[in-house]
This record gives sequence, C-alpha cells and structure tokens, in this order.
Amino acid sequence: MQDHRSNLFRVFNEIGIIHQLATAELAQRLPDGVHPSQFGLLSNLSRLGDGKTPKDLARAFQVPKASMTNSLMQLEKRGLIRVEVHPDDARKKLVYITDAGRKVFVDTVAAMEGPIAEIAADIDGLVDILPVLERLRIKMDAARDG
Amino acid sequence: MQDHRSNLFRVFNEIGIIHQLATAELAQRLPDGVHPSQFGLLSNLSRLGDGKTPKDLARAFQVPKASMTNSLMQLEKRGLIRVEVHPDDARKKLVYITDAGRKVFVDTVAAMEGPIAEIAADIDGLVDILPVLERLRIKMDAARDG
DNA sequence: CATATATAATTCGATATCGAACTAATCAAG
DNA sequence: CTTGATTAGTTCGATATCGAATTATATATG
Repeated sequence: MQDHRSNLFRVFNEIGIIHQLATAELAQRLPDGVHPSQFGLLSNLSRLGDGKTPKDLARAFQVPKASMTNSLMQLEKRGLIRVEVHPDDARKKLVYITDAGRKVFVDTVAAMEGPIAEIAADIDGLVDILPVLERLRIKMDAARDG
Repeated sequence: MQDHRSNLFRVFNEIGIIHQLATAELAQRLPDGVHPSQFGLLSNLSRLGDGKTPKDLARAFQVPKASMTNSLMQLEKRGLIRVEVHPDDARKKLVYITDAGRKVFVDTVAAMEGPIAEIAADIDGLVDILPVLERLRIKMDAARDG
C-alpha cells in the first residue's frame, strides 16, 4: 500500500521532470523571443484550427485569461498570429495564425523530430504509455471542472 | 511512420498537460506564499536528505543558479529552510530543512493523497508506466549533459 | 427604453524565471 | 607569496504568470 502510494507520487514526479527537460529542448529550438508556452498556442491554432476566442484558448490551456492576453499580445507583436474583433459580438476577439506563425510551428516541429526520435528509439514501450496518459489527462481535466 | 512520429509528440504533449493540471492541484493545497517549485525543494530536502549546496540543488532541478537563489531566499524568509555558510569553503552554502519546512511537506503530501488515489483508482495501469517514465527521464537527462 | 446582470478582455501589481554581469573565495602555477 | 583562472553565489534587468480590479459590450427584466 505504502509502495503503491509512493509509486503514484513518483509517476507525477517523473512527469514533472520530463516536462521540464522537454521544454528546455523546445526552448532551444524556438526563434528568439518565442516562449515555449507561445509555441503551444501556435501548435493548437495550426493543428486544431484557428478562429478561436482568447477565452476558448485560455480554457483549452487551463490558464487564466490574463495570462492568455499576454501570450497573444506577444505573438501578435511578432506577427505570428492575427487578432480580430468578433463580427457578431464586440466583446470577443478571434485569433488566427499567420503564414509566419505556421512557419515557426512547422520549422520547430521539424527541428524537434530528430532529437525526439533518437530518444524514443532507446525507450522500449514509449508510445504504449500514450493511452494511459490520455486517460489520466482526461480524468484530471474532468476532476478540475467539477 | 507518420503515426509513430505524431504519437511521440502526443506523448510529450500529454505529459505537459498532466504536469500543468497536477501543479495546479498542488498549488491549491500549499500554504499561502509557497510556490509549487518551492515545494519541490522541500520534498527533495526532506526525502533525499538536506545539507546540500544551492549548486547541487540547481543541478538536481535543472534550473539556473539565479533561479535557485531566489527560491531559497523565499523559503528561508518563511522559515522553511535554514542556510549556512559551508564550514570548509566560504564560497558555498549548505541548505537544511527546518521542522516547519518538514511540516509543510508532510501536510501537503497528506492533502494530495486523497485526490491522487481517487484519480489513480480510475486509471488502469497507471503505476505500470513508471518504469518507462523513469527510463525516459534518465535518457533525456543524459542527453542534456552531453 | 432603462437598468441590472453577465461575459470577454485588458490593466495593474506582485511574484517567478533566468541570462548576463558581478563579487567573493579558492585553487593552480610559478 | 602573488597572480591568473575557476567556482559559488548574488544582483540586475527583462519577460512570464496570474489574481483582482476595471472597461466594454451584450443580454435579461421590468
């Protein structure tokens, strides 16, 4: 029992360390002035579609609105996204990724592919943990709402 | 092949989201003014032993020295650690956790146990991914040094 | 329509992160 | 010893995060 509990803690501990190391790798490959959290936005807009509101994005990334405002301003300043007022509701805005933004995303993904593949080659069963991670994320996400 | 690559990206993506959600849960249960990253320090000093230098700790957590200086100052200000000059080398310092620091650690772990157990109960095979995560972390850690 | 309430986003202030420059102490070479 | 290089830690400045207050717009109610 004690072992099982401490193993659970270790799972989260390892996840934290891996995340930090992965973020550091990513940061090295991003253009100057683009923060890893901002790359996450470009990834979402590029892969899952743009035209979302800042509120949508804040919820998707589980960050406060104020944080999202800041991240979007940085990306807009660099021309990687475009922000428009919602045509039907002037309280809202709509966020679009630009060609420059797509390029940053694509180039960065390409730059990460080598290192990731190299690491993964040595780790047997790495993709096998994906379903477990997905279920865990979904469960934690749901627990947060309630 | 394409699928395999994108699954690798998804593994890291899921890990990032889980880490963020877990950190948010932890933050809610920490005493006011204690940041999750500072809890990590208390955990390390409590579980793995204290009397380490700031340099040691910066390396263990893969953060710059300047970040560690700041974190240690916050913990010391709140009386959760004690910092002394190294008796044999006045350039160095030695960091010790205090009783108050241990109490924060123990209490917070206790407060996290319920939620973690509840989540884990629903996720089949959660602890089974621990060995894979460990190997991944070790591999990435090694890749960073070189 | 007028007013109250709700919602989306920004602003503000406080804290965290961290690269680069700096200070202090030790070590190495002569 | 003395001097140069190295190491540990801090300071400083710039950016990120984010809770609380604020602004602007929209919706609901009388």
